[in-house]
Amino acid sequence: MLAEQKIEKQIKTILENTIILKRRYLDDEQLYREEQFSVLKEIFDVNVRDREIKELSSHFAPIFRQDHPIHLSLLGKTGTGKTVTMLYFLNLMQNLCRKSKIELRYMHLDLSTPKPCFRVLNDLACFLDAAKRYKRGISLDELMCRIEDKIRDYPGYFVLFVDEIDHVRKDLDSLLKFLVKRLPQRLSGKLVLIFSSNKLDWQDNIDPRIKSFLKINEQFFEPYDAFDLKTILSIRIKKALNPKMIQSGVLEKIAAVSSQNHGDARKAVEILSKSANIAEREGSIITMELVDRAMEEIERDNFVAMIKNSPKQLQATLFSIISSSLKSNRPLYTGEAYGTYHAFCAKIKMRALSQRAFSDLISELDMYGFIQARVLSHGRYGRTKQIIVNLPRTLLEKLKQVVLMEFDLNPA
DNA sequence: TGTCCACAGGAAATACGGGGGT
DNA sequence: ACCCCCGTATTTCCTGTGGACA
Repeated sequence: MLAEQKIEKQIKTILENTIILKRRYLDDEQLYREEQFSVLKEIFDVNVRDREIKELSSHFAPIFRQDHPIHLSLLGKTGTGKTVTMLYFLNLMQNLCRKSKIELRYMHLDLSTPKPCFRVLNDLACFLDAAKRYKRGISLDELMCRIEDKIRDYPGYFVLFVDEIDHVRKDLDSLLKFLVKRLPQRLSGKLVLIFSSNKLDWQDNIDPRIKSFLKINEQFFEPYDAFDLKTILSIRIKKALNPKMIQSGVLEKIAAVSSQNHGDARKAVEILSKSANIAEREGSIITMELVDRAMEEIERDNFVAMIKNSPKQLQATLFSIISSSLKSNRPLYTGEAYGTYHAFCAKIKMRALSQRAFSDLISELDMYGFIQARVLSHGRYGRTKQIIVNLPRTLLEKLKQVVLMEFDLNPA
């Protein structure tokens, strides 16, 4: 056989056995806006999130009567499609408005990482080209004025979509006061605010004076059920994968597990993506068993990535807790843990924090799910947090290793 | 019934760093 | 060069507390 033909044949078999055809379609962040919208269009075309879209439409209908829709609050857990649905909807709205010669602009403020009020305003100003990125050193008022100047003369509807509003770490009140009370008064156009949050009670801690001003509609996003997830996943499979390489039932399994655990579409796609990666690496097709492994691997990677990106003090805290809990095999208490932490700090020549601060670090680790900590009273033997480490031993060892590497130490 | 342990966790103070305005 | 402003991290100080024990 000629070399040319051989190569041709080899390439052909490789292509036939490839699992991932278009990797980009497994990760939203690698898609262009248009591609994202085209995926969304397919999803929404088959009646997923139908109810929500309908309600959004009726909420925004007043625009076509030159009326002013009131503000909107999107509620629902992460991965239930608040952001994508809203963006998709706003995009459609803009097209519709263009046809009807109505001026409409929208802007998406993404707070998926927590930010203080200052950052939020700064980001907004950047979007509007009203200011450059400051780290600090400029007053809040100055930022607000610049923002106002930029949009004061805009005649149409200005829709501001503040995503994950509860992530405003400090001074949510000032931000809302600006958005709700001050900004609308100084604009010639009409301002429509949209907030999204996964906390149902995000409005509870607002200053009542602002709250009374804030006329707001609520829109719930239920977690996806297995059926929805199945359609969402199958669209991704169609776009990205070679269907011959997927064992039957895999799709159903991912959908079922995801709907039970969280109803989070993003995570479901992530599981699919990870499974495909493992399968490709091992030259097998995607099987049920691979899905299980993918889920474990995702969880492990999450923990490792989380601790890698954490401050040194948190890493040291985790290390101390893991070490002493691996040794003793019984619950740990704050005092003891602080002791080992103190010793560890001495060893790596890092300044140890006060116990007060250490206690907060423990709570933080609990929030991230590394440990379980709860206050427990032992009567006259005091009240303290009980710390339980409840992760697989292999993962704990891995985490220890990671921390040591962060501190440039050999596992000795 | 009161005591008292070993902390929890809130509030305010302090330290620090870095950028803008002048 | 200087001062002021702001955000973050941490400390200091503090009051609160469930329940075993005497």
